[in-house]
Amino acid sequence: MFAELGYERTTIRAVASAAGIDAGLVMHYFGTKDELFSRAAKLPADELPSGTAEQVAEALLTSLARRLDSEPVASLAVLRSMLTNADAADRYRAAGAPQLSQLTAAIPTHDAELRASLLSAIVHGVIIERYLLRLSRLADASPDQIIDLLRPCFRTLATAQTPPSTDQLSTDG
Amino acid sequence: MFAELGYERTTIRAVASAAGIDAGLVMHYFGTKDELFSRAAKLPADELPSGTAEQVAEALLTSLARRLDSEPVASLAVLRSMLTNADAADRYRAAGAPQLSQLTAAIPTHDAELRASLLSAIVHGVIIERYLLRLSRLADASPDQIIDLLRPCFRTLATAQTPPSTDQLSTDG
DNA sequence: CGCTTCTGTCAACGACCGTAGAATGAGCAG
DNA sequence: CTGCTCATTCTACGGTCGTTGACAGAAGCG
Repeated sequence: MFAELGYERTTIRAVASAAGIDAGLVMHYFGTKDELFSRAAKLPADELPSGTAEQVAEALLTSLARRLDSEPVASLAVLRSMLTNADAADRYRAAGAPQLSQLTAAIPTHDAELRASLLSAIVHGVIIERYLLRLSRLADASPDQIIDLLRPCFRTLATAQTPPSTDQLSTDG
Repeated sequence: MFAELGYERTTIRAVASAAGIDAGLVMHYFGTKDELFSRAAKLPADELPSGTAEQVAEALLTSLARRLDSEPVASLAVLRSMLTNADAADRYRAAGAPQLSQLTAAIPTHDAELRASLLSAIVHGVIIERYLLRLSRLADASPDQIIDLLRPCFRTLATAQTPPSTDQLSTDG
């Protein structure tokens, strides 16, 4: 229910009723709505193998593919709630931190941290639109199709390569 | 307040008190909390010029740069609320639709719609992390720095080019 | 059997919510 | 002055929320 409705709109009474029990019983076992959320909502800390930037980018893609195939409901609960619940936001930051530093370590540029943050933003943007907003194109596409399209992005972001030169665009400053 | 707290946690009473007036007065002028939100929250429908895929990608980057410089609070209200409020979600979809179809039209591949959706997901992922979650690296970076890093991504997604060949990664299945 | 512990229900409290409507008062036309 | 309109406040209703604590039965144990 946290994944479906977010923190505020999920009520203890509704949780209890969905479980066929009394609201008091939920309180008895979890003590607090925050604690209930805390136990229901977990973001997986996917470990990235250390290696070259290309390898880490590919690993991130693989991790994304798995999540695009079936993101755990507990993660969706955090994602759904992170914009309106401080605890969920902290959880999101905390779960992203290790992956972020692993990414940063693998990227060989001075702006590695920013590049890593962008990669993380892309991953979560895609997941949010697929699962939470259910934008049709992203919700229907196969994980493989998505990560194949994202692969060049991830490569260039992780390795600091520039894509093949195209016709020069003249843009004013 | 909608941008800061989201729909549910923003109360009419708090809005009124912040304005130094009575809650009844807010009701008198807006009728309903939904109507108040409806009038406060607008997503700008940035028009993209029609043109080649490269040009449209560059225009999307320019639009992103402007939003990274100062995203209007009314947009943040929608973004903050879209995961927990159906109206905000609709608003998000509606505002994205024209840009999405403009992007789709400019991309010369059969999977144009998916590519356009990914571009949109990236844009919103970055904005969310910068403004709503305030991830430090993304919040501190200059818009130019961010769009310079994203440019190759946008190019390859919009033009279907593959980035320069790198050492072959052996990945199974 | 009695006693404790666990599982579970029930009713209620206090807080806060969106909302409604009556009351107040100022400004202005005649 | 009277009367009307509008801005604004006040009070309150009905509802929902998280949470509490009293209570009832079932289960295990001496």
